[in-house]
Amino acid sequence: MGRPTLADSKDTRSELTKVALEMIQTKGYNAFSYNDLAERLNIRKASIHYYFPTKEDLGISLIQDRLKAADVWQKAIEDKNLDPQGQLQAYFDYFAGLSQNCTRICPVGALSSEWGSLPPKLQQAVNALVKRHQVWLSGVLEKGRAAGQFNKKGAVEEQAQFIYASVQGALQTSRAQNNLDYFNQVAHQLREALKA
Amino acid sequence: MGRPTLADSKDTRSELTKVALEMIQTKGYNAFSYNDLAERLNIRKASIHYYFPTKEDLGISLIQDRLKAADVWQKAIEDKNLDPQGQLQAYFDYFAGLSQNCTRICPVGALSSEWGSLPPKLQQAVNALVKRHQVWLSGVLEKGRAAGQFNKKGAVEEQAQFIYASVQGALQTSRAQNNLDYFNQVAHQLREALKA
DNA sequence: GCTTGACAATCTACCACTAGGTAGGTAATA
DNA sequence: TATTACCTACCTAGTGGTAGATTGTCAAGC
Repeated sequence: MGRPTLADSKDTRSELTKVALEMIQTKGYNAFSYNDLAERLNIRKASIHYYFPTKEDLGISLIQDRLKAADVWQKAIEDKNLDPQGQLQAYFDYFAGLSQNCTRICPVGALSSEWGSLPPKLQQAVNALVKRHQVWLSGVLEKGRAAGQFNKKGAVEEQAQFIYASVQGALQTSRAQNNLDYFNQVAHQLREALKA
Repeated sequence: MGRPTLADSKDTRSELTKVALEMIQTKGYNAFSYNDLAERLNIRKASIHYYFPTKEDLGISLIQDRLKAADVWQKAIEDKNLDPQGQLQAYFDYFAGLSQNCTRICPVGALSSEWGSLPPKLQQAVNALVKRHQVWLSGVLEKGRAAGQFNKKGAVEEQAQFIYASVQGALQTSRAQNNLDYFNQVAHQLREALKA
């Protein structure tokens, strides 16, 4: 049926990315198929291959989108002129929102857990996104020290790793424990750990 | 070919559990098949159904084994008469060893990440195992306070969650970053956080 | 203004392969 | 002789992926 009839959905490609992302967050990379996506968008699965020739392409494109989204988010945070503590809190809030009542986890955490089954290029993309997060966190910690908000000694890079790992684990475990408070409690512990 | 010929392998069932566990740790629950297991053990896949009628049964049995293993481990630690700090370190060491040079993660973390694709009974089993870990950690923290080793204030249960989440996240991220030190650095941060 | 043709986005129909799972047979052991 | 631990052979339902037709849209040429 030719061109998009223009009324259906604004953008099949971005709808696909959106639904695929959701499925990775809820079920994992290996637990959804092109058929699942097709049914959700009410299209035939061959159409998905038009946008993403292989599932690997889809996965990589999806992660690259997250990279761009991280850029946008970081710039938006910059514009809010929050102090470092506020920026860290914004980071926690972002992940708390992403959790959607313990139904979803971070897509990067999901993919990391299935590491051995991921194609190398997808692994690379995930690796890069993790690094980006940690670099940003390191920057926030650095500024927070200068401002006297984080007094914990030691390499900021290692503290950034600490934050990142804890956030990922907290999202996953809060879902497995079906405990809405779990994530916030871990975030609280992290704040405390960085102060003193 | 009838009975085990008694010379092949000691115990097909436990070999199956062992290999399945390894595959969950390296690739995830949805990324291995009965065929994969069959090839590794050099048997036909129908034979696997003799021991584990469904993949769900296999998963559950596997997690219950981990529960028993946790029991054994905890009792062994008890017998070593370590102080609470030493016990916590033993906990970290256990997971550091399990990582196998950044090739494996905790099977519980792997399953937690694929949560939405797991059958409910398997979810239950995972949930119970997570709880067991956290209860044990809470106990160690309690004793550590009495001994003046952990001076951080707050509910021990929340600190136990903190430790558990961080350990899980650290294992996953260390693999995704291919960084052998990652886990130990996070463990170090945790120790520090609990002291003061 | 109408025709034409290129292109974008979708479709139907298929492929080879793998998934988990079942039925029923067979051989060694206790 | 019953049971245990395997086997061969098969089933159905999917998997990711491909080939090639189809059709709405738009821009250029007449």
